[in-house]
Amino acid sequence: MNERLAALKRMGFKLTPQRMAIVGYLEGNESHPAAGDIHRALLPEYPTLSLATVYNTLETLVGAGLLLELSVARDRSNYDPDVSSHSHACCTRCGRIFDVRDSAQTADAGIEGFRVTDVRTVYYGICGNCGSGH
Amino acid sequence: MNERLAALKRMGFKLTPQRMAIVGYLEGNESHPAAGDIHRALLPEYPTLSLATVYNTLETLVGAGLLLELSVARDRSNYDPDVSSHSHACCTRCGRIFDVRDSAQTADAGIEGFRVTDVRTVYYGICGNCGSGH
DNA sequence: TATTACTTTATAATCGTTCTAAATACGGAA
DNA sequence: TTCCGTATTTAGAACGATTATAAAGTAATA
Ligand SMILES: [Mn+2]
Ligand SMILES: [Mn+2]
Ligand SMILES: [Zn+2]
Ligand SMILES: [Zn+2]
Repeated sequence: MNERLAALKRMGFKLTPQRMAIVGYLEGNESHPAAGDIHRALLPEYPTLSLATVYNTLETLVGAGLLLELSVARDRSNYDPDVSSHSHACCTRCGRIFDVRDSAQTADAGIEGFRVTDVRTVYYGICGNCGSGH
Repeated sequence: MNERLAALKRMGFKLTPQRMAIVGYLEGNESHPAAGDIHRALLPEYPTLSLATVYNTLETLVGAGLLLELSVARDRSNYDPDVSSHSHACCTRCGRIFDVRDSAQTADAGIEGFRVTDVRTVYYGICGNCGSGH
């Protein structure tokens, strides 16, 4: 069984078809989809899948530490099944989000009276597809 | 005259009372306010100030390079009149955003086929106010 | 198979942001 | 100083993402 599903089951969550579909869609997905992307992708096979269920499942997964929520785009959250430490590059023209495996700065930057739990770095710029003709 | 206002004038923008008020409010402001914060703060003195005008002015200032738009919070943009290179720490409990003067990583991380124009790092965690009793 | 708490669903509500079109007023020209 | 053209402001509607609601459905246990 899928690792993430097993973890959900272990935590007492029910394994519904909707959750299995969403987790299956996320498995190995490197596109950093938004909630709407996931819903749109699964709708053909699950015509009654509610957008609320997508949001609920994503919230459950994030809460369980099985999924990362990214604040890279100004207007929506993107989700990342790769919970290992890495950064992202976001193309300001097409909006695509790419993985960047840099020397993860786990250093807490020594901020006075602030307990760092997470460091997020985003590189904004123009991706190969968008910058070719310029 | 205010440096930012002078720059706006130089670029051919009209110096309206609304723009002067908004620029004045931002001057030296280290709280990283959102559009709604700015509108709320100025409304008592400018009762007819439209939220649309706040958004329009912020867009103008960002476009002119006189203001930074931050994607730190999940659900809103925050604005920073300090356009010098620095990072931010965001308290996940109270939402406050603090400046972090770290060794600015202008390194473009050498991402294959990606032209980096901006690097943004955010430290998420618990601030002094929120973490005292724990 | 019966039970029940958890889950899903459709829908409405909320919230930040953007759009629209009419009214206003800045700032250069006369 | 007044006039004018156009940039700007305004109120309100529209929009898109997300969250809340309450009724209906179902996974998991005994
Ligand atoms: Mn990633
Ligand atoms: Mn700052
Ligand atoms: Zn691109
Ligand atoms: Zn705090």
